[in-house]
This record gives sequence, structure tokens and C-alpha cells, in this order.
Amino acid sequence: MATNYSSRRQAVLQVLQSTKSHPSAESIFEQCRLLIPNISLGTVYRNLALLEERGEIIKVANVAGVDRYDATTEPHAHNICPCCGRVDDVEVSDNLRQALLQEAKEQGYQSIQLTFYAKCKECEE
Amino acid sequence: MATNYSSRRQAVLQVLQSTKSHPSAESIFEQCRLLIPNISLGTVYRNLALLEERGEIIKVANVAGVDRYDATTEPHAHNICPCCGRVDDVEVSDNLRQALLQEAKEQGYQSIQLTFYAKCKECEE
DNA sequence: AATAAAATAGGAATAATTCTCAATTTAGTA
DNA sequence: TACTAAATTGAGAATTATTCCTATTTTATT
Repeated sequence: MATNYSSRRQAVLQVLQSTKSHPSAESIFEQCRLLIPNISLGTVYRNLALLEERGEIIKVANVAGVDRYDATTEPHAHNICPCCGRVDDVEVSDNLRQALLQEAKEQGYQSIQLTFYAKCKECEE
Repeated sequence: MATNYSSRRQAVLQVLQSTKSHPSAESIFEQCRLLIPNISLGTVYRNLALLEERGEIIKVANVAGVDRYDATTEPHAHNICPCCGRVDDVEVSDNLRQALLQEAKEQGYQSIQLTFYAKCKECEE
């Protein structure tokens, strides 16, 4: 697994891998600037698209018109807070996981994305 | 249930209710023009937002940066064709439906959206 | 070191959506 | 019916996320 990646591409990937949030391109851009001050936003977009194409990252949701990314590519569920737009990982029960897998198999689906919509703790109170 | 809706709002709702596809604002706009030739795109967007706010319709997906709408507001699953962007309703087994409902209840989630990603029949061949 | 290929910065271009506002339509009331 | 206030609209400008363009720079290859 030779990572023949340019410094910018490495930065994008590293930033995304080092967070549990599911950041937007803009947010990744800001983090990258701390590492590489003159990196450009276009480069972040370009590399996000490229990394997604190569299956190293996924586009996990579009919240209020903004794409959100995730470096965890194994299928997993998310919750989107309709209030603040926060995106969190969600653990699903084995029970549900089984049922989902079976349904996908039965209907011949390639992949399933499960999304919950509920207020996050901050927005709840 | 008095439908005190303006002619434009009625048209938007009617167009959306009369299709099984999950059209974009642009597509709804084109259909509406057949009924009301001088309706404007802004009005379609405005009424889609308003109808969604009132819970009469839902925003069902964002495909390639474009929002898609649905007049069926009861929770149901969809398939998005990664190839052509077509959005279809999907029937899920009672088994899965049960598991989803239980998971939502357990985790205190308000609503669940289940999305499959698989090529549609046209793109399959 | 020389050359070709890949990647980048910076900013212009695009496209979906939202906003603005004067004009029109509708609703409510007397 | 006429009057007034509130809601809605068309038209197009503004916004915003994303993509595209191109000269320049970096990286890989020989």
C-alpha cells in the first residue's frame, strides 16, 4: 500500500481521518490550511472527488445543500440533526443489521445507507 | 381540510401528487408551466419550501446536487440509481420495517430514512 | 540534468437555490 | 360593492457550493 500521494492529497485524507465529525469541504479546507497555509479550496474539492473515486472516502450526506465526507468507508448508519446539521455515527443493533443485509440481498441492492433524523443532544434541551 | 391554496401552490402540489417519480424543482416547474404558462421558477421553489414546512411534501433526496421531492409523506424507502439518478420507491419486508421501528424507538429517533443504492433496470443492461 | 506527466493556486464560470421588491391577487370587513 | 390589509407572485438579481480553466509548479522518469 504505497501512498504515493501528493502533500495536499495526504493532508486532505489525514484531516478527514482524524475527525469523528463528518466535515464539509470548506471545513476540511480550514483544517488543511493549518498544515499547508497556501492550499487552495479547489485542491481540496479536487482531492475529495479523487479520493472518493478511489474508494478511500465516501460522501456521507448532503445537509442543507452541503456535501459531508467520511473516511470510514465501511457501511454504517448516521444521524442527521435537523436542527444544527450535525452528522453522527449511529450504532445499529445486530438485529437490524441482519435485516438490512437480508433485504439488500433479496432485492439485489449493492449498498444500503441508513439515515436517522433526530435532534442531537445539544439541540434537544 | 379547507385547501385555501393559491392557484400556483395548488399546481405545484398537484403536479407532485400526480407522479410516482421524485422530481426536481426544475422538473416540477416544467410540468406546472403546462397548467399555468407564466408561473415562475421562484414561485415553484417558494411553494415547495412552504409545503415542506407544512408537512404536505418531503424532500426525499439530493441527487448530484439537486433536491428531489415526494408528495408521499409516510416514511418509506427509496432506491437511488447511482448511474442515472433515478429515484424509486422500495417496498421493504415487514421484518425490516419492524426492526427499523424498534431501532428508532430504542434510540429515541424521530424518523428514519432508508436509502438503497443500486442500478435501476434501464442502467443495468 | 532533461523531459514528460501530474498536481496546484487562483480565480473565473456554473448551476441550484434563495432573495428582493414592485405589482398583483386574495381575503376580510364594513 | 368598495376599501384595506395581508399574502402571493414574476422577474430577475444575488448567493453559494462546486466545478472548471490555465499558467505555473511539483513530481516522476529517464
